[in-house]
Order: sequence, then structure tokens, then C-alpha cells
Amino acid sequence: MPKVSDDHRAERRRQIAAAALRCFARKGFEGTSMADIIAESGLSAGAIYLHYANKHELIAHVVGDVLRGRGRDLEGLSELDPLPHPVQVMRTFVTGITSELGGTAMMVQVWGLAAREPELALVIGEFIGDLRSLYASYFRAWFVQAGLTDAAAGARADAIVPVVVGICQGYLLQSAIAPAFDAEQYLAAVELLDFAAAPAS
Amino acid sequence: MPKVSDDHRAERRRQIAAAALRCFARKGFEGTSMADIIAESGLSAGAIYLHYANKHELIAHVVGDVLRGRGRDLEGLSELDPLPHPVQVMRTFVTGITSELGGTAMMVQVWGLAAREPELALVIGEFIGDLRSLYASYFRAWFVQAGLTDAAAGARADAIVPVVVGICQGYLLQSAIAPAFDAEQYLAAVELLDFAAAPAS
DNA sequence: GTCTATATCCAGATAGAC
DNA sequence: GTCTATCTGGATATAGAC
Repeated sequence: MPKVSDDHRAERRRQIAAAALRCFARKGFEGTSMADIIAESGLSAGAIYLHYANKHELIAHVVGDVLRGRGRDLEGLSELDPLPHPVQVMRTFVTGITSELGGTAMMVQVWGLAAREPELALVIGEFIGDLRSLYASYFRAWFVQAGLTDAAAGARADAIVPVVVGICQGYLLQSAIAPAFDAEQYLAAVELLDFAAAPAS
Repeated sequence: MPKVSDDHRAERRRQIAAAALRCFARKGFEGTSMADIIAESGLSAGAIYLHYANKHELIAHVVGDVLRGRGRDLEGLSELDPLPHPVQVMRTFVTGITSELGGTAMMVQVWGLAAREPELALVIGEFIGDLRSLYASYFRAWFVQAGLTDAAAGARADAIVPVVVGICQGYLLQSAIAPAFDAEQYLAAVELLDFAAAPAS
């Protein structure tokens, strides 16, 4: 394949994805029709469907991009000195998503979609897996610093990571739909939890 | 209004709601068409629309019913002796929802819908409010038992309740879409968190 | 590669007989 | 109150000219 063709294709896909993201942020996934994306991108229906087979594929691509970017925020944290507090790490993650998506409603809608679209569930599932690994290596370092042995720190990190992810998800969800949600108060409460408290028995 | 009419109306609404719940559990909210509900209920389109103005109203009614029922599971816990462990309380809640809905996918879809339907957001928001109160009175008792003064226990309970709710939401969400989600491991990790650890400063 | 125009489908909701 | 039949709108996706 000629190089220009590939470049062009990649550029077009980016252009379409960017337009789609703007639409999704504005009106949600189901609220956005292909016609909206076509108008926003300045291209035509035919052009869009040449690059993405259907709406689901486009959604999966856009969502995957955003999540991969947020995952990158958490890379390398365990090498920092001083090691940031767990709440700081979680705050970075949730506020990163919030600001990139202009709120959290879109993220919640992604979950709803993933609950019935296997294609999207795959993308989300993969990301949750990555997120677990990223949090796990951070928490391993945190527990070591708190005085646990390497082995104990690793085990404890692996154990609590799903709950840490859950706490972040709860933040995002409540931020989207809970009445009078107070982000600072939520994070302050997380700080009350002593993740390193009693060592796993 | 004649009494029979009211009874009849209530009965019909129940019948329709029950049929709708079966459909929703089977195929999700968006996957269920009004035609599905009509067929499942054994009634006709006209009959349905006489009792519910539209699909959203029907969804909101069904969802509200389910949630109110699960809230009832948490009532009066703070008077029990011995007081159950927090994890036990949370387990009751999440497993209650899971078994009533035949899984958690439906709950996640509700959130996604609520993120863009104000009518439904209201129902969910109200329930989250109730849930906070229920958990708050339980945790107040728990903290008092742990040795805090009434005032400190109340303050601490109010502070952490949003996170407790978040942890439950994380469970439900991951149960629906996370790869290799292990419910028991999640709850075991919650048990590692010492909610009563350091008193709020 | 891209556009316009449109096929095709299926949803939610309603009208009017009974 | 309930049914049957149908309207209407809007969505995705495609066909075919350029």
C-alpha cells in the first residue's frame, strides 16, 4: 500500500473520531445520530462508512482512545518520590476523565451500552484490566513504603485493587446522577479509609 | 371515583409492570420494544398506553418498585443485636439486587439511561438519597459500637456513606462488565478496609 | 475517495371501532 | 376499557454518480 494512502486514512479516521467525540460529549451516544456526526465532521455519509463499518465500531474506537489516554496518567506513578497518596492517584484519574469528557455522563452511558454490546464490553473490559494492573503496581509500592514486605504488599495490592477501581467508578457514577454529589467530600471520605490498615490475615 | 375502577387500574398497572420487568430482565431496556411488553402482558397497545403515558414512565415505575424493595432490606439494621458487619450489610444489598434482576446488567443500563433522561434520573437520585440515609443510620450504630461518641459516629457515618454507596455501585458495575469479576474476592477486599480506623480529624 | 439521495426498517404512539 | 390497525418519524446503512 502506498504511504500517502495510509496517512490519509489515519488522518480521516482521526478527523471523524474527533467530530464524533464532540457530538457524544454534547448529546450522549444514543442521542447522537450518524447524521449529527456527518454534519459535525464536515464529511458525508459515504465517507464515514468507508472508514467505520458502523456506529458501534466508531463508538468503540472513540471510547478506547479516551480510556487509553487516561490509563497513561497512571503509568509510572510507582517510581515517583515521594509517592503520592492513594487519594491523589484516584483524584488524578477521575478528574482526568471528567475534564476530557466534559462531565461524567458519557462514561456512565458507556457502561450502560457495554452491558448489552459485547463489542464495547470487550473494549471496556480490557481497560478495566489495564486499570487494575496500573493501580496494582502503584499500591504495591505504597504498601512497601508503609512497611509491608514485597510479597505481602503485592498480595494486598492485588486484593484491594478491584475495590479501588470500584470506588472510582462510584465517584464517576454519582457525579453523573446523584443529587447533590460533592466530589471533594467523596475524596475526603476515601482518605479516611486506611488501605494499609490491618495486614491481610 | 368508584372503588372497583381504582382496584382494577392498580391491578392492571401491576400486571403490565410485571410483564415489563420480565422483558427488561431478558433483553434490557433498549432491547425491549413496546411490542415485546404488549405480547408478554397479553394485553394490547391501547391498553398499555391507557395506563402508562409512554415507555419512560413505565421504566421509571418498574425501576422505582425494584429499588424501593431493595431499600427495605436495609431498614432497621441498626437495631439488630449483634450488629452485622458492614460487609454483610453491603452484601445483602448487592446480592438482593442481583437476584431480583437476574444479574446486574439491567442496573447498569438504568444508570446509563438516567444519565440522559431527567425523569429517570429523578427516580434514581431519590433512591440514592434513601440509600445514603439507610447506610448512615446503620454506620452510626456501627461506629458507636466501635467506641466513638454519638456525635463523632454520626459525623463519620455521614462522611463515608457516599463512598460506601460507591463501593456497592462498583461491585454492581464490575459484576456486569468486568472480565473475570470475582464477587467474593471483592467483598473480602472490602472487609480489609477498616471503616472505623482513624477517627475523622 | 467522496458525495447525494434514498432504501429500508422498526420504533413509539394514536385513532376509532367495539 | 380494550382491541386492531395504522400512522408517522427518524434511525442506520447503501447504491450509484462523479
